[in-house]
Amino acid sequence: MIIQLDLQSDVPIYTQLVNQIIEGIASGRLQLGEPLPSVRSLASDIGVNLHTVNKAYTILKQEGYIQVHRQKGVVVDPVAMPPITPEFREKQRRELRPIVAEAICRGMEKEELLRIVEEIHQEISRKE
Amino acid sequence: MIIQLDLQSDVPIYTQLVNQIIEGIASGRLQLGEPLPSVRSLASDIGVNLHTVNKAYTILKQEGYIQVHRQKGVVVDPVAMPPITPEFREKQRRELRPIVAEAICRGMEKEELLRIVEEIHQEISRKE
Amino acid sequence: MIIQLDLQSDVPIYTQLVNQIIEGIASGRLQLGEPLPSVRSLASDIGVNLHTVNKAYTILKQEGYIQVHRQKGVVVDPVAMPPITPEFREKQRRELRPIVAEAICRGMEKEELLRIVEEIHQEISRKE
Amino acid sequence: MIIQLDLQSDVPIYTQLVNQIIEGIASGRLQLGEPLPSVRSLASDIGVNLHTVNKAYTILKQEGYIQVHRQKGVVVDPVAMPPITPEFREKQRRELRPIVAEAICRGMEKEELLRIVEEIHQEISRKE
DNA sequence: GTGGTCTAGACCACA
DNA sequence: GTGGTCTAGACCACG
Repeated sequence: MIIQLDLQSDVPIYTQLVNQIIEGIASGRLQLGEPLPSVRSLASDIGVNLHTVNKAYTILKQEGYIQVHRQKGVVVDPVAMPPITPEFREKQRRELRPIVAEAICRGMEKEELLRIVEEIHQEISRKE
Repeated sequence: MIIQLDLQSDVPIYTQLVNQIIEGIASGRLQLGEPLPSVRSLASDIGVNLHTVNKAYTILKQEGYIQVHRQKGVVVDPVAMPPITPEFREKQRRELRPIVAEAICRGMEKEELLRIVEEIHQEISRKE
Repeated sequence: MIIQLDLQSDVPIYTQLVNQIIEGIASGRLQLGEPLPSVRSLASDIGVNLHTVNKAYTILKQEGYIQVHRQKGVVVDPVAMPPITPEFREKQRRELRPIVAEAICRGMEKEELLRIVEEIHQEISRKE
Repeated sequence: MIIQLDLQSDVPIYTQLVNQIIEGIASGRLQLGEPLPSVRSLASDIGVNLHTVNKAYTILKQEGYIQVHRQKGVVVDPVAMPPITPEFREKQRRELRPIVAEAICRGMEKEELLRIVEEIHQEISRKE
């Protein structure tokens, strides 16, 4: 799996990593149970520090996306993804809210906004 | 207009301020040309540092939402909101992407996601 | 509040820190809403690295014991402690189980074990 | 005797092994003097590394739970279990302390905690 | 001055 | 060789 980082971005590297791995799972490029590269190898591959990758993995583990298996190393959770909890819905709305507000301000029609969300959804889904 | 801050949030206060003012404009509670409180008074009203309010206003000015006059004070841009530029579209997609990916991972149907976006859109729009 | 670390212990320093702060809260020496020392000052006080303290605070934050307030710094959660969730009960049993088993093996009577737990409970509670 | 391992747990496998064997003795499923499987066979049975089983057995031997004979193989100590030493009491208190503290923090009544310990005690004891 | 992030380098426990 | 822990030192965002 290819990781694309923007080192200039104000989004922390570990967050970019988390997002890309989640997108990898969403797109099906990373299957349930599939092994992920070790902290060290991924770190050297993408040219960041070991601890940065470690932090990303730690977050993914806590949120229930991956497991750290004592024998197989790091793997995508083989059973299932984290469920849609009330906390998740809240977080999702909190994140979407300013995006929607900004779109409204700039005069973007609701239909266009929905179309964009749908487009992104398909972009991610069709990447197999 | 009422500002609701979450001081425990990992979202910086100035960003929360920016978001809430943008939502205020989106909802119509803040009209084009309408005056905003001065840096000093807003800061004391909501109990945050002068710098924090200043930073929020500066960002809003740079993005074209408000104007800062030496004499008239701070007002919502009287003419128009910033347009939908290619840069805006890019930023918007960049922000939406991880949200959509996470929704897919957790098994949220595309229709439900779209419905949520639509709900948020209406929540913001119908506010007075 | 006095922190006692055992640098020779196989228990990680950040875990010892977490435990001692939790005990501080349990004993009432740390009140709800009370401020904790900054990462840096605590680190230099007890002679460990800043990151070690940071990790302890991060865990306490995630578990709901403390809050990182953008203005007041780090404080004990002013509202309440984390509740007794099913996950907590499970974890608690998982931790108690080997301790109880070992006590049985060595011939400790159930009554004595219960008395020891009760003693520890009072030791912690009466420290005000 | 059935061994249940959790390979995702943060508890080392050898520790899980030690705990389960001790619980086996505590429950009476493993009698004094009863033979245990060889390192090799146990390792292949439960699918872990030889070193892991070896480490578990070594610890159990050091603590006085089992004996390792060149010819007879591994057996539960035929004479007696290790006694209640001051060191054991200290270790036990050290382990119980953070568990009790956490229970207090979360508002668990002392009676409930004692009841849980008692329950676990009976769960282990009544197993055959 | 605070916490957050990142890097570099080291040692250890684990399997 | 893996992840886990700890240290040291640095820069930045925030208020």
